[in-house]
Amino acid sequence: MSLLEGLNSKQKEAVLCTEGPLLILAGAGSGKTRALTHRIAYLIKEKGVDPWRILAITFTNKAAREMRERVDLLVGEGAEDIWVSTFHSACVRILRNDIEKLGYNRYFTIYDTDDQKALIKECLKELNYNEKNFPVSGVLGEISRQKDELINPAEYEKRNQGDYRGEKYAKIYKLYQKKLESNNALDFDDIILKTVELFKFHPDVLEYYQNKFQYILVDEYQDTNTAQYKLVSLLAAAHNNICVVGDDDQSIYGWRGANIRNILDFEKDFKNARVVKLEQNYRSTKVILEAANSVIKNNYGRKQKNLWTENEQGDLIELKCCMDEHDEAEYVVREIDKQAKEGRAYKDFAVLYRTNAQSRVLEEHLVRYSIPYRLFGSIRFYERKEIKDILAYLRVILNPNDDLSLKRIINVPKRGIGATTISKVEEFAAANHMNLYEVIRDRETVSMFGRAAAKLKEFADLIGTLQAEAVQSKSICELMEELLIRTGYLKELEDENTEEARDRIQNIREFVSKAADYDKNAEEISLAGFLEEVALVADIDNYNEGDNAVVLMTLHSAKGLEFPFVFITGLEEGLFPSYMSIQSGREDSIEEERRLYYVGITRAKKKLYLTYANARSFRGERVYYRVSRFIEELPKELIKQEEVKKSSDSLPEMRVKNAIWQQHKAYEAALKKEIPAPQNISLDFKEGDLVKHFKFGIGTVEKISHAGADYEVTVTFPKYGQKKLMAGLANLKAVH
DNA sequence: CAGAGACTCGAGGAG
DNA sequence: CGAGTCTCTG
Repeated sequence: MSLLEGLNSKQKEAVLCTEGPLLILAGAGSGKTRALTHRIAYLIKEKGVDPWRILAITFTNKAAREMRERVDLLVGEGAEDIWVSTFHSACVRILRNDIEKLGYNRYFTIYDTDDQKALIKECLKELNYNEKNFPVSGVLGEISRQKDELINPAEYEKRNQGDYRGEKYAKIYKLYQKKLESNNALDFDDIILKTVELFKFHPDVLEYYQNKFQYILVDEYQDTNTAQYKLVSLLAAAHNNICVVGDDDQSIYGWRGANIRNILDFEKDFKNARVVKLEQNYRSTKVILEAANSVIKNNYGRKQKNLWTENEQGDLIELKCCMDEHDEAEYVVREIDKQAKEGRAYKDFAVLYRTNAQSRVLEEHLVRYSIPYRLFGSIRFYERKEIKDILAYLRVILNPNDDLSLKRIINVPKRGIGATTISKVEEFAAANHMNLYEVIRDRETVSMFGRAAAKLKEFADLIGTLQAEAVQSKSICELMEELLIRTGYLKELEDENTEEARDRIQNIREFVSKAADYDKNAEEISLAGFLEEVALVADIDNYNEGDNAVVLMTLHSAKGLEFPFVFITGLEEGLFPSYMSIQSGREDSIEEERRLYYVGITRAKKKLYLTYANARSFRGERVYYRVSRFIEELPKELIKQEEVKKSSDSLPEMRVKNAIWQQHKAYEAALKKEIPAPQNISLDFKEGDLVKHFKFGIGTVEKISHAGADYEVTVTFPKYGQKKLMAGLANLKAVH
């Protein structure tokens, strides 16, 4: 029984218990991947299960790749037939086969967040709703939440009847969905939602997959949302062999619909479920683990779990108070530099933060010290303008119904098709229930656009040519080279000859080489396959443990990873926990922040560093913060504070007090409204009085209002009319 | 129609 | 501070 060798008794239990529902509660660093891979190997090798009858769902493509590799090592050949993928890739694979049953065609486009926002803007414009009252990101969030909960536009409308705002939201949601359909496009949420719909309305399809997948495994179960839960339960209903792995203490995606109840209620949802707890930690030192345990016990409603380890005690946690973000970055980088000089590898260090915006200063300092680093998560490669442009061409080639992408490139590079022309074409298309490409492709309809007709026709021909090219070319790489030439995209950039343009060309080159990689590795080369891969790849999927570089990423991205040395930076009230979670006033949203903290702490194997700054730049100005409550939740005896320097020593107490962003805003507003102007400006006149100005002469004071540290005085002068003057500058004298 | 410059407003986390 | 939008001019 070599497969059970080296596993602890709980892990063995998780491997052997193959039939029926099983919940593996796996604490951080408890060897769950090991248990999972051995379980799969056991199914194949010992139980004779066909690999293609196993579905394993992971959180990232990277995890999927690793799982497949490790199973391959255990069973020899055969792992390639297991479906190991993320929820999204699995669903896209299913939809490619049967989405026609739902009225889409199989060449559908997958829209990213930017595309979604653009589409919502169109909806708002069409419905004549103000972006002020309906902020795009808010609308997007609302729609996304509905989709995560499997609520379609009709249902949403029903639920919001009589609610003024709700009814408007319903209208937007409805139109948004209609547009997606007419563009033959799915957003991320649709990928899951449409698969569930497919299963619901076409039981034959469901039955096929139910029969196929005899064993189902879901990793990171605490982060599944309602739609994903539904999907899994539908698939598992036939064989009931469902094994989920998760840790309720690491549930950090509530904001994108993850439903922590899924894991808490597993035993209720699946009758006769067994539960195995993996509580021995193999990753961290006792100090780190104790810190993690003390932090997380401040949360309520958890599944009881107690992580322990046989590892060494380890170093104390290093806590450092910094002046500002530069000081903080300097400390972090200097510490890394010091250790690197002692022979420690760069890749042993991870610097984690709450928000992506924090990465820039860290980068600056790493560059200054010539320390190699890998930054994850800021702007995704595929979100760059030039890449999205090329992508838009590829999307239109494959799916000419994609009006959104077509509009993006119809005049890129410039070919004299302006906004007016485009809206005319759009109008015509809408009136005749046509897609834009249909309108411009048809000789008869296109000729109605006067002078612009020739240019539109030329563009339609270009797309036509590229489509033919796509059919002929053997590789995506080849198609892309052709596209770059024929569209003139490359030439335009070359002619520009600026630093920025060269940068863009560089990015495009990288994109082409990614296509070449795809050509080389794909089982079957297809444009659809390439676009799908691009749409579903996560930044973190490109993380390569081999690169000797310091890792910079958000706490969210760090989930599932481990590093010998971990820095958690920006431990300030309002930053971590975020001010959004504080001001929401809901305890569960602070608890989610705490879980995120827990995730961060448990990434560390050997040593943990915590830092916070008294001040930080925000929107170009200095904002003052108070130390995070999360620091106080750590037992004092685990901490070693560097240079015990009272945080408030160097700063007036009053400034430190106004810590969180929200308060800062209120403070700003108060400055403007109530706080009297500084003593050095005092006015000896009031509204209605006469004043004298050195140039405008004598006038009547209409209004006096506060403007920051000064007064704004509105005065009407007989000769010059009404003027708004700053009292501090205008030197107004009262006339008695 | 295109480009430059002024202007406003707003920041969380991710596939 | 910086992205995105608006407005003006050639």
